[in-house]
Amino acid sequence: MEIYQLEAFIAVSETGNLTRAAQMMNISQSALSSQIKALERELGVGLFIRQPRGMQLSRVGEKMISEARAVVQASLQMKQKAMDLHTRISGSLNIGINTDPKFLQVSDISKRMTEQMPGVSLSYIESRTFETSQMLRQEKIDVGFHYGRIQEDSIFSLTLSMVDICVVIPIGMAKHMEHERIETIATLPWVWTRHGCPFHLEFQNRLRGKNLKLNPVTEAVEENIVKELVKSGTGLALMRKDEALELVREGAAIIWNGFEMKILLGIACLEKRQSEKIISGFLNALKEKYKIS
Amino acid sequence: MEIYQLEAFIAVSETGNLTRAAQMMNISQSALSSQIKALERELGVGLFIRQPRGMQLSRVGEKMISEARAVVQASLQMKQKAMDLHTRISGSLNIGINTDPKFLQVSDISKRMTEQMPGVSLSYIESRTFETSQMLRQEKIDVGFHYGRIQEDSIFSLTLSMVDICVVIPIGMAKHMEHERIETIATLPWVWTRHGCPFHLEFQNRLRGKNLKLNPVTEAVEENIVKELVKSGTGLALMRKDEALELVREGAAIIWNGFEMKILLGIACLEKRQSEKIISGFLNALKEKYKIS
DNA sequence: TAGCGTTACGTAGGCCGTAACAATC
DNA sequence: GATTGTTACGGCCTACGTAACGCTA
Repeated sequence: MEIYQLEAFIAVSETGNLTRAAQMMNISQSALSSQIKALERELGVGLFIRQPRGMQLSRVGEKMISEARAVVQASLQMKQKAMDLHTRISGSLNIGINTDPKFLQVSDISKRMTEQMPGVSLSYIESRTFETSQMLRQEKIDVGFHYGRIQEDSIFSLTLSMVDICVVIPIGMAKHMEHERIETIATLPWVWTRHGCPFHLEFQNRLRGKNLKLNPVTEAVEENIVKELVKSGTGLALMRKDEALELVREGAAIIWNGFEMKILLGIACLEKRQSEKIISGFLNALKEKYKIS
Repeated sequence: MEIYQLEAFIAVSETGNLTRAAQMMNISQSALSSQIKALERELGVGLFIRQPRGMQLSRVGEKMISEARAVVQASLQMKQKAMDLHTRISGSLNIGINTDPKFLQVSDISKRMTEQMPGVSLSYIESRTFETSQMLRQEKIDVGFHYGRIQEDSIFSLTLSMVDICVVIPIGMAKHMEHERIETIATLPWVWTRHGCPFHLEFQNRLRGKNLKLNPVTEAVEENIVKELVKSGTGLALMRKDEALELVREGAAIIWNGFEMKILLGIACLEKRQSEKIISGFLNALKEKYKIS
């Protein structure tokens, strides 16, 4: 028993005529006849009385038609629900943020979204770049900020801007280091991260070109911790330039002149889910903010 | 979107595991995977999050699962209803009667049925033998008494007994007629029926063998009318022997000795519907009454 | 490596449409 | 003869199972 058979059942019961019902459903009379016959056979009851005039509901058929309608009705509701989940603009959106909320200007994003899609409630969830694609797939987040490119086919990503990255040297190690060659810099103690932070991946790529290896001393995952460790003179570190300049202003560190890097800031979502109204609305809001076509 | 896909959706959501769900449903993992994929594609939403552990409902899936359950639930109810209409012993039964209710002992039948199937309400509807099969097909009656054999494939019939039929001669025409030859009898005025009454069909068959034709004078459909017409001396008639004997007792007619005929009394229903509980129960009650194996 | 879901591919069942058929009015 | 539903038959789609694959822990 399948839904298409029940739809056939209903259509024939309404027209009382196999030919016209078949036209309505854009199939042949023959096919429709088979569908009805198969349904009757499976249920073990005669649904129609075949008369020269056409098909008339049997008494059993009259009792079954409401049940059939209930099934088809429920299936239509299910389809409708699926449509709603696509197109509705009320609901929630989990946003993965990979860095300082202040830097991402989260409050500005919230403001734009509450203007454009008032029904949507936003949640911000911490998501390191290397976790982003996994969290998207697991639907722990619906969209996620990230550094660098994401190569996976199943994930769509929009480039928002380029971020300057630089090397900071704690003030205690800074004497004459500002213009030092990289070979020396590499041997100094570094504050590092274990896992695929894009800053470090990219930096390592550049070092590998010169056959150099860093000397990591301390590991830290969170940016604020890195910042504190630099302040305390533990070691050199990679850092967004705006953060580095803060440290410079505080007199806690200097920026090494021998290195410059730009890394892209992007927003990602599942390829499949690009078309969902809430997600596409969010992406559009970011496009406006970052002035992307 | 079909019911088997929704059943797959539910099964996978419950096990959280495609392999086990496939085993439960006795299909291959591959087939089940395709079913889910097709459903997701048609609805345009991702129902599951594919994890190394297995299949976990997505947030959209969680919202859809109740709708899917509603559809499957409704379909099960429909199947159940079909079963009920087969097996239930409460409901109504329309019984076609082709002759005198007293002769059929309708009251005795009613008694047996109310004992054996208390929930069934019986309706008796007049149905001439020649109308019986049409009325069965149109479900105006569910079972019908009839004379003679019914040759149609779609109709099942049970022989109940053999009924004696004879020719009655009104007392006014009866002088020396009791032992008259058929050639003379045929020329007398007859009370006749226009349409296929099995008595007359069978009688005509016999006459045809002798190349004789009757002389019909008056037409009547209803047996009681025939009886009255015989009483009033209008003409000869075919009649059940028990009725004829009544007329003889009243001194209103005599029975012609030159003819004897037995015709079967049967009960018919649609071949398809033999297995329905109410109908088979009714047939069994009649089998007991008429002592048929 | 073990367990999971996905993909590839050949097969087979069944659903479809055309057309001939049967039945009724 | 017109209109109805049924049956026969051939084509094609698609759902299926087997098996190889990719992924993650």
